[in-house]
Amino acid sequence: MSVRQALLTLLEQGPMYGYQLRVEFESRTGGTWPLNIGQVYTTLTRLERDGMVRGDGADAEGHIVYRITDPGRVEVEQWFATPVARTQPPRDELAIKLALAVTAPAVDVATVIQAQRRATMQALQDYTRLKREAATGAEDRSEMAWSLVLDSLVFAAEAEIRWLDHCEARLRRAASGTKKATPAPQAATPNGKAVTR
Amino acid sequence: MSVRQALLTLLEQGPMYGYQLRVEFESRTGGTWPLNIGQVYTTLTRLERDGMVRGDGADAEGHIVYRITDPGRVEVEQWFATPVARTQPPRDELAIKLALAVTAPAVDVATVIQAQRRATMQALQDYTRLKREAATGAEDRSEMAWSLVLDSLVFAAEAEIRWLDHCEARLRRAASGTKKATPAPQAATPNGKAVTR
DNA sequence: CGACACATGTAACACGTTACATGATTTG
DNA sequence: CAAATCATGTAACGTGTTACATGTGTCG
Repeated sequence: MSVRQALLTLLEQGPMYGYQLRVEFESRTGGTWPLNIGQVYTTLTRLERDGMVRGDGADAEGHIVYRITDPGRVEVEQWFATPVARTQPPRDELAIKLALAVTAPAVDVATVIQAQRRATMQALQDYTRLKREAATGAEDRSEMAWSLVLDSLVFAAEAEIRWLDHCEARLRRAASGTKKATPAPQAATPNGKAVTR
Repeated sequence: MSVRQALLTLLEQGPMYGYQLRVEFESRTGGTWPLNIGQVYTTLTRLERDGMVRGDGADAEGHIVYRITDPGRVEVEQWFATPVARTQPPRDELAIKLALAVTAPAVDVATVIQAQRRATMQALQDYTRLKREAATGAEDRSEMAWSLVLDSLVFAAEAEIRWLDHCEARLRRAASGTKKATPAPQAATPNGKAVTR
């Protein structure tokens, strides 16, 4: 649910046609999130249906140019005025994977963590290399945007590594604690949700 | 694409029926990502179609119990053996929003950043409160999972705040630099992708 | 008895990806 | 001329959400 607003925001800066919207979106995000061209057209169709844009007939070069409408401008304004809610964050595949791994007897959590850390550190290195290559100064606004996106990927990857380390430590502690103090403590189910199996 | 594997992983720990799967999933993730019951049934249908599970007829209580098959076990194994790829990370709404905000003349980026930081810090406080409340010791494996998920939310929120601060600083620097050296520099479009407007 | 949890589904819709079809223009 | 890029779409499918329909069991 962010492609819609992204296209609207681009259209607020001037009328554009579908293909152009994809190019602009990817230039601002450095191709981090490739935008499928098919989705651009279907989204434009929905936006037009909802009265957010108007697709005028062909322009001089024959392109179907879309313009934002007043309701569209309102939606953009509201999008920027509303912070991204963390009340229901998008499902995090890694967190789900580890959460299930610690409860699955057939899975060795330590191995999963190590493999993931290797992959994430590799990604981090790639980002760093990209930053070095793109460090021409970021004069352009579009380059500034792409640079900030890159930084966000770096921050997220670093947090992920920190979390993986943290998980490792907690699991080590829990393992040693279990062996010492609670060989088979018959854990209670305080909230009534029994571990049905 | 993680609900499918999550359900499979739960079924590897024993046969269950639809409703039960949702309860187990939510108990392990502490309700962080509520799992729609409708999706459970449709996913189970697809899993059965793909030969990953078999839905035996009703059990003693009349529940339609699903069992994992050998191909299903293989898929689980592969899921855990494969690190989550960061090559095409899920679209990050906040990063997209800020990337577009810095290129949109009609948007005040500083305001957007401040509003977001307030919201994220609020979420962080909520997480901390939840951690205190749930800090009974995490003896249960399911409580351990939920606790790790909570930590992952905390780490992500902290990274987000750090990134917001970082963006603010970079934008301040860019602004002061612009005012000094480039009052109206008629920015070039080096790659030929003109800022068509 | 009425509300609530348990339990299983279906339908409609939004969003997203992949693949296919089609044609114009540009460039080596 | 062949290949790549530009440009606009459609179809099929997977995934996810919301809402609706339907019935049982339990508990105050």
